[in-house]
Amino acid sequence: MATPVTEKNFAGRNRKSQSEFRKRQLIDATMDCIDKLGISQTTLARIAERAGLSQGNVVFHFQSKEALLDQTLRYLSDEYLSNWQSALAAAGSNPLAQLCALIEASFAPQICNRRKISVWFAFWGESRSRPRYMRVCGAHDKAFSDKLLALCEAIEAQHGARLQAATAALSIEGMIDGLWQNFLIGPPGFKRDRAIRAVFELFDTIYPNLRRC
Amino acid sequence: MATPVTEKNFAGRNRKSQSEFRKRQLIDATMDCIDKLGISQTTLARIAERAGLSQGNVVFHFQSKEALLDQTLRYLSDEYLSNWQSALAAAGSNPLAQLCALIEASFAPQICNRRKISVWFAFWGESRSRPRYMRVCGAHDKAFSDKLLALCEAIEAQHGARLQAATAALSIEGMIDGLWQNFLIGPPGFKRDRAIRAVFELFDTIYPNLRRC
DNA sequence: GAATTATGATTTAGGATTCAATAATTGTAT
DNA sequence: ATACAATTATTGAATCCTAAATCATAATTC
Repeated sequence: MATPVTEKNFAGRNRKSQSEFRKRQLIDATMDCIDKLGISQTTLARIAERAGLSQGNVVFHFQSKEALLDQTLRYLSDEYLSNWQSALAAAGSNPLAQLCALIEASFAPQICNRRKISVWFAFWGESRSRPRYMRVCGAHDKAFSDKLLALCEAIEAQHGARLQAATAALSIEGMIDGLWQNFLIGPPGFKRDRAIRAVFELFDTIYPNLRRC
Repeated sequence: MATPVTEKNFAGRNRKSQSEFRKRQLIDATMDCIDKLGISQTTLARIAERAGLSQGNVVFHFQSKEALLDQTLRYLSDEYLSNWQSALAAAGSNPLAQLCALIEASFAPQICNRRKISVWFAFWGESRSRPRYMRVCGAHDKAFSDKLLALCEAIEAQHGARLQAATAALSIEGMIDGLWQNFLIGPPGFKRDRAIRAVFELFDTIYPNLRRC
């Protein structure tokens, strides 16, 4: 915190990256606030304070609070998307390996932690009243669901399954989402490893004898 | 709305039930607001307007906005609790029937609809910042989880299972929670029947050949 | 020296809470 | 029953507070 502007500790050196750095910093502070204070008590003053900047500067970079919140959600959403998509790309072309990669990626520490999940829930809670939020959330979710369904269909076609693809996809995705919720409102001791293991046990039940990677 | 006090259209006749009626009415208006406007734009003025009462009257019945929100969450939570507990009581003593009842109850229209789910998410989004919310949410959730686990253990002991009880309970509960989320941010066409069917298909996969009720 | 980045005080709006005044209901004494 | 007091509901305006947005000003980078 309290990062003076004059110091040369920015990402790059030129102004464009300096501005990017500030925006990132403010988005981070916004997530901190939403997590710690809830969206109803997240104010520009508190965001500014947490970022160690002035209130006016926040408006300078984002024009309005509304825009800052939009960008924060977009940041979260992009991070989520690129997380599973890069995991998918790294997994090769085997549907089985891809599905495993997708499951594991869903619980990556970078995206699956109390702080980020708390922010997701805050936005979801507001989504009915703000179509823009809904659109952003809906888009990322649909891409993920579609991919998951395609993989379940491919695996079923190749190896068979105890559950038809549509239901398998629904149950796997549902379980992932439900476990995410556990991190936020479940018992404090709940760990990522436990979650991943549980989903893979479901996986093994749906697709028996397909050794997972 | 705009229900004049003088009319005799209250639940009972005496003041106690009149007061109860008003509180319920205001809690309802609060849920409407949270659903339609989000918790960050839910104000006493708007709640009062929606209920057809004056702003001062809201404070008279609930002392403060904070207390009103508390009571709203408690109302939701109680409704949720009594919903699954009465379904359980109606299902008899057979663990299998009880588990089926629990699953179906989770998607009862009274508690599983976009409006109520939206309000749940709003509170969950604020839960990190308000220990009181967390306690209320946590309590209801724990009772449900515990019961679910106990049932899975009983069924496993009696009939066997493809998934160990702890994981089975986690996956069933996870799937229920995840499907709830679908109603809020998933595709608009998602229906309760589809959700129930999906969970029962998972059920059949975990507990094969146990014809469901 | 011009454009950009930053500040903090000021303005403006809106929202929670308080309050005085009034109406309705209930309780009590006659 | 009837009048009268006490309690409970209800209102709308006043108050106090907080928060977003604006702006004049300054610092910095190029």
